[in-house]
Amino acid sequence: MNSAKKKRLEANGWRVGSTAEFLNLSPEEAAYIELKLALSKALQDLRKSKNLTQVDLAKRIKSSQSRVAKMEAGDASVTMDLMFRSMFALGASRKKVVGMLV
Amino acid sequence: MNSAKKKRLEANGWRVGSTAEFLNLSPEEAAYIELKLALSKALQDLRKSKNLTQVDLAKRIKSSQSRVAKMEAGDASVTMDLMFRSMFALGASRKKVVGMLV
DNA sequence: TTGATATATGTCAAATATGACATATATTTG
DNA sequence: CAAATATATGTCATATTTGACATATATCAA
Repeated sequence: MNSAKKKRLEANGWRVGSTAEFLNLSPEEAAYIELKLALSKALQDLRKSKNLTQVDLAKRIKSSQSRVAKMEAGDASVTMDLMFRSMFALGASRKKVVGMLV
Repeated sequence: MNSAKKKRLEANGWRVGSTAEFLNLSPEEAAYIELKLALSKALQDLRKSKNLTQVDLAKRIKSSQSRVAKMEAGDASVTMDLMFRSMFALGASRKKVVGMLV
């Protein structure tokens, strides 16, 4: 894992043991975090492809702009459930959503 | 949606409006719930393919047998995060996991 | 630049998920 | 069959996630 990715994860509030242990992410922890980051990227791409603002999306899912921003930033405080719901709210099919995670 | 699926969802504690509205699931609600159910099934298949008990899996993820049972039952009280983490803890790759959801 | 619009970041009370536990019910094994 | 093992179901105190809000920082057009 390069230092840019490390910084990105730390900045997003991920706490996977101490910073000292950071480079020793177990494979399963790493796979989970990376899938979540892929999901956040997919959500942002999808929203932009629909030419919607974060406020627009927030309204559709009855949430707030700040939470949408956190989803797209891959913040540790948001669940994948909310991200998947958001993508479906943007009209994506399951095939489309899953396809964006491969 | 057939009556068997309706019963299955209700039994799992899903509350998507009243029972009366049940057949009027919005497409995005339906897509989310069905993806989650697919995930619960995938997790169970994966665990069984490794010949592990729910207790075995619970230990690996530092959870409890009852929570594993709920995950596999597609209970509304468990997050997809925990399910994905579980699958990775079972040694599945991202490609494998995502592939089971197509 | 300035103003308008979009996104990011931090905080909090309320809502929801969590592991743990007890215990019920299947399922398997002898 | 009975005992052993596995899974299901319900509850609870604690932990985490939530929408909402304030406010900071971009981004862009006039």
